[in-house]
Amino acid sequence: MGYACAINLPRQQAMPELPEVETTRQGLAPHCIGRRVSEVAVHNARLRWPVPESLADTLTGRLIQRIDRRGKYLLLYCEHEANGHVGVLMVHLGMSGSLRLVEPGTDRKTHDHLVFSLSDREDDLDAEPQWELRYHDPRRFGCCLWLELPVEQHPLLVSLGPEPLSEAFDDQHLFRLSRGKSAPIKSFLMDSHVVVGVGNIYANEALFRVGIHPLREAGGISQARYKVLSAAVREILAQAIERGGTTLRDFVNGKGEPGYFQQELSVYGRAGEPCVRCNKPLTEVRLSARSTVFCARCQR
DNA sequence: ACCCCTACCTGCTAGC
DNA sequence: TGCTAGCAGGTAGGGG
Repeated sequence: MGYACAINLPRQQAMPELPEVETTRQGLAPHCIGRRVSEVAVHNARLRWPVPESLADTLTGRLIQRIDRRGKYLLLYCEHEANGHVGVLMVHLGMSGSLRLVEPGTDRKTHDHLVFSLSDREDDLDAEPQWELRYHDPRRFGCCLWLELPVEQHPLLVSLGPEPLSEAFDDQHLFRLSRGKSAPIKSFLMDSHVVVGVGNIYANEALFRVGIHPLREAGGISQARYKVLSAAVREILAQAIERGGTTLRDFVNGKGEPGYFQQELSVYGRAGEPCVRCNKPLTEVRLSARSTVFCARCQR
């Protein structure tokens, strides 16, 4: 049997990978859609980019229409009730961010930087909120911005690669984009212009699963190997979403474990420990200052 | 054009 | 016990 490797990870903030962001989207949607933002409190605007000073004015009174995800960006479509104008609240959770729904009046924790009070759409603006949506982010690597439609034209979104769970992400895409590239396959896989949402954990795991050495040149990998690799990325992410969704279903006041804690990690966080396949101690190298763990025997 | 490095930031841990 | 240095990493943007 495999290892339950979550216990080997250092005790630190859970990194929001794509499965966590998708789980957040799915958890928030049923409680937020159709509600009105009755109040916005910005306690600390100094995120990766400053929270716009006008955010509270812009957002207050709007109805949340729907919540989308693009890569690790959450997109909350918000309609102005009076004039029908639709804009988008774009949230990134960075390294340590989270969005939680809590009951109004709940003590605000350290690093709860933004508080959105949500009320029923029938209520007037002075009515008691039903929920508070709180943005929490100790390291403040995340962001919270206001976008005008169409959001695809926004500089942060315009050059993103395909979604890893979409049909556009396949062997042909990876093979074509990689030709002539000398960058290591792991760097290539983590490049958001190539595919969005593949962070360090899943890049390590996917490469181990398909037996590709993380330092191998992306441009020298065959289309056949890219077929296996794209399938592995898709499967691992889908499984993490499924498992994360199970524990995070109750998102209100929720404190679930992120998807990768529910998943057996074969290499990430296991440097020096035996390979789950061949028992050889796993190797760790730095690649662009990122921990890169692999089996020097199984991955070629 | 491509690739690599840096900056941003705080919490945790190891080592003194 | 208390301090500090080192490490963790998503992402955009700059330098080579």
